[in-house]
Amino acid sequence: MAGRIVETEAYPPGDLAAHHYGGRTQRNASLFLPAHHAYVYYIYGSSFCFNLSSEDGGVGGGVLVRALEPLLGAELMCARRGSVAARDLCRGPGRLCRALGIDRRFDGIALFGEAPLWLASPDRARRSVGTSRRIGVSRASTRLLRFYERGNRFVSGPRSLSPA
DNA sequence: AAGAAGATTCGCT
DNA sequence: GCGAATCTTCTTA
Repeated sequence: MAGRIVETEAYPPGDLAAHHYGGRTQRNASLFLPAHHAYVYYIYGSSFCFNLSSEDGGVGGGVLVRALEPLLGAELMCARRGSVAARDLCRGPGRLCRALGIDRRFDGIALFGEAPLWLASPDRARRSVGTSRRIGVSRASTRLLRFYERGNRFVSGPRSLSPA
């Protein structure tokens, strides 16, 4: 399976809303790995969320992947997700993990090495990227740290600038 | 050992 | 749009 990342949220060093704020614990240890390792956590008794570590080793920081545009293996994603619209397969952080079969077993793996999960070379196409507040976050809620491709139908939440 | 909060999703109105 | 479901992890006693 493959998908293009079309929506993310940043949780940089020192961010009050981040899981790494307050220091390293058993759960968030992967956020302190060097950039491009996986941090996967379970939330609300129902969903996994997939993040990339983003800083140097020992420094807490990460990026939540909130939505993918499915590129390959949509049939397998459907098999995992059940009967949902194609548009909803990977629209949302928990949904994309369900579609790809990502769970805590993936926590801590390097995303630049061999399978089972990795990042491909960057897509250098010119695209319009919008920003907004992060979704579902109560602390540091005014920071504009959500990034999404404008107009892309696979984005969860707002897909363009809100009026006023 | 117990309690509270949480980077969500789904179904119903 | 609103609220319940559901359980892991961390904090406090």
